[in-house]
Amino acid sequence: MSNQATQDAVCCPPLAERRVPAEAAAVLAPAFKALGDPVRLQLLSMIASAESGEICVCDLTPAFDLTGPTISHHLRTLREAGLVDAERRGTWVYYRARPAILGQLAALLAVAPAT
Amino acid sequence: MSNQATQDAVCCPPLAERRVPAEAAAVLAPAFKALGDPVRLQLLSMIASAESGEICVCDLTPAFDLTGPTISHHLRTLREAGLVDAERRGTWVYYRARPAILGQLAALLAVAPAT
DNA sequence: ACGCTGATTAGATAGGTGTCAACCTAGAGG
DNA sequence: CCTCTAGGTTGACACCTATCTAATCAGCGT
Repeated sequence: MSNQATQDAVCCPPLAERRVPAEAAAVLAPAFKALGDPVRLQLLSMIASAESGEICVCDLTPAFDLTGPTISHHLRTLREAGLVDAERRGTWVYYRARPAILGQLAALLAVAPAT
Repeated sequence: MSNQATQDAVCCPPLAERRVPAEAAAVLAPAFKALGDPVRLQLLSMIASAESGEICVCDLTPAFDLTGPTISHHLRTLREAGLVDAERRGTWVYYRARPAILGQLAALLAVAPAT
């Protein structure tokens, strides 16, 4: 819930370069946790790869054999992990990715530093 | 348990470039899930950043306020996710990271494709 | 104001997860 | 063979989570 704020502060020392301190781990783990579900991984991918940079929930829901509320729940998890943003426009709600955080996570996992 | 095998097959189309198919998501999500715990994130970091490329469990356990079995359980999770390898040498057990998988996950999250 | 459609929230439930204490296994060394 | 130490396994417990149905909220058109 308050992750979204805190996360931006932590930054990108590759995990294999020096030990991730407990505080950073506590902040970063929830983001990975949010990615740790196949449905959410696909949702995030659909959102992040949307041509216009955003995608309507109404385009996400029918892509799964799950009920609306369940998709909504997963989207909320992604939101609370700070991975996506939602905006209501009229009847529909649009989601867009937060590339900064994705980049941070990628940097954390990077095996060969960008030297 | 059989992840370790399957994972090597899947590869690295950045999540934001094209939609991650359900099958790939099902294979990759468990790896992220394994990273979704602060203790495991730190464990992996300690293992991956070990100078000699490997580290003894006896050096990992005292770094946390957790019992041996709990650390053992987390290490097993990391092992089953294919993120680390364990080898017993005499009395001690050494863990080392599997950089290939880390790289794969990093590539998946990469926001700007390596074009 | 009413009803329709899209999306979220609430409540319920089955199954998963983190942790510990207790126990077991594998080597090393007498 | 016995014992000591390092790790792992088991079983139990509290908590969290993925999913559903039912109810609720938010706009749009009549």
